[in-house]
Amino acid sequence: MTRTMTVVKKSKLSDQVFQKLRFMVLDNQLKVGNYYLEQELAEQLGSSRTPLREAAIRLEQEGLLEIVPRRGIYIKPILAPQMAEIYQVLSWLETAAISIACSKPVDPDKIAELERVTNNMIEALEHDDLVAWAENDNLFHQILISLSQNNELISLVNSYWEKTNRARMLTLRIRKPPVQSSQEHRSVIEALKQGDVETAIAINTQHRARASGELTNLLEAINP
Amino acid sequence: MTRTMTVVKKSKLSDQVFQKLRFMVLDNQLKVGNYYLEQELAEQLGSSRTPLREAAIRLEQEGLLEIVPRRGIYIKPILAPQMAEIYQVLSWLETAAISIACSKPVDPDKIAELERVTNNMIEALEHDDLVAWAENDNLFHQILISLSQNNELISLVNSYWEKTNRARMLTLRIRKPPVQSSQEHRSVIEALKQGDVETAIAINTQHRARASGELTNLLEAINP
DNA sequence: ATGTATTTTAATGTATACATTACAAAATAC
DNA sequence: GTATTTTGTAATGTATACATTAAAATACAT
Repeated sequence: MTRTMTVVKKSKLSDQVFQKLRFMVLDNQLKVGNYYLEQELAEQLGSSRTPLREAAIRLEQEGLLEIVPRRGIYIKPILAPQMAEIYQVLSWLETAAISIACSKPVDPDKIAELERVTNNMIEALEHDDLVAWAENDNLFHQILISLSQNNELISLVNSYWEKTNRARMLTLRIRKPPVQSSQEHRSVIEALKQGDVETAIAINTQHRARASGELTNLLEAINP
Repeated sequence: MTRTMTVVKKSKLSDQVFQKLRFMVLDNQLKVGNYYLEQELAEQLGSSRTPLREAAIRLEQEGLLEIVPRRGIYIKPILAPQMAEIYQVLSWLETAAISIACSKPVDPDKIAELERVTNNMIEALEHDDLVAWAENDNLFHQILISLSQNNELISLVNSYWEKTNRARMLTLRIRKPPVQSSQEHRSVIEALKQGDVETAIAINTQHRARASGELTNLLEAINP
């Protein structure tokens, strides 16, 4: 007989440390441009240096920080020019996904989902719920990419989206919610329905370019 | 006075282990689908488990292997469908790079470089020097991408190129050298010169699609 | 003989101890 | 007082010891 019991989470400590440390960087608890000692971070996160080190190595590969030989763990700044490049790459990847999506008949269920989250965005804006707005914006682009049915592309886009997320979190309070976004999403959906690749791509590219411009301006204002 | 002395490389052991281990995977010394114990690998590479572990974590993120809790380090196979996806992404990224490159006047020096390495490829083929051929093929695409002047894109393409490299190394002996490649490169150069974006993209896409097709067929033949 | 419970074992995950070394401060020479 | 050498120290990099645990092996009962 199988005993039913509470399944206690037993993820590796190094994984927990990884997620916590990651959040601390994204949440700007660890200040950009600063150095932090392994020992201190380890204690702060309730682990020894080993799991902390393993987490830091992963985050270094993600580009969030740098392990500098005798100075500590360096929190890398998000420079405006780099963020612009990242947005450009993101925009191209989405363009590719849209092209693929339009080359075959688009799944009506997916279209419905896109419409649903767009409505959610509008509603969220009306209630001044920025977090809900951001979540649905995120969802919209995830669904859009999933249309490509290329898993490699999907995870790649996700990783780039995360990179921009950091900048968005930094500037969430500063920037005014882009009311245009929902309308742009509507247009993309419309173009998808009619298989109008060119238009869908054009709108999305424009959408990204505007978002990129706004963010990089804010970043330049924040950084020296 | 500064004494001049032989500068001995003092890279971290974990870095050396990383590179060695990486090469062992790419070179198929560690067989795909097999599990290897940390202890054994560490001894084999002349280090303790700690540096080996750090190296393995990095390679896990690169997607070459997987650290499986109580079984060992698993060398991930390259599955044909995944490789097809990777090639598709690579192709799109190059398409993006070419678009950008063509949107501004192309640096004549770069064009000259492209022509040089293409000639090198032809010459290498005449001497049956597959390694030199592969090196120059690599160079061609590197230069092509560098035209985009987007560093994020450049490093991204490089990482994808490396992923395909693994499959190429596996199949280098089997496949016949694609004599068409040089001609395709020539056509891309010609299109670039005339700022003919559409043609340049079309040829490159076709080029990649063919390479992808050949490789995935071979991979399917090798794997179960 | 088969299925269940218990013990053993072997491998990872984590903590810690030790070695190494870049940087800085102090000391000495001029 | 400045420059150079020496020494000290603090932090990482590496090795190792220990804890944990999933799976295999064994024992046992039915």
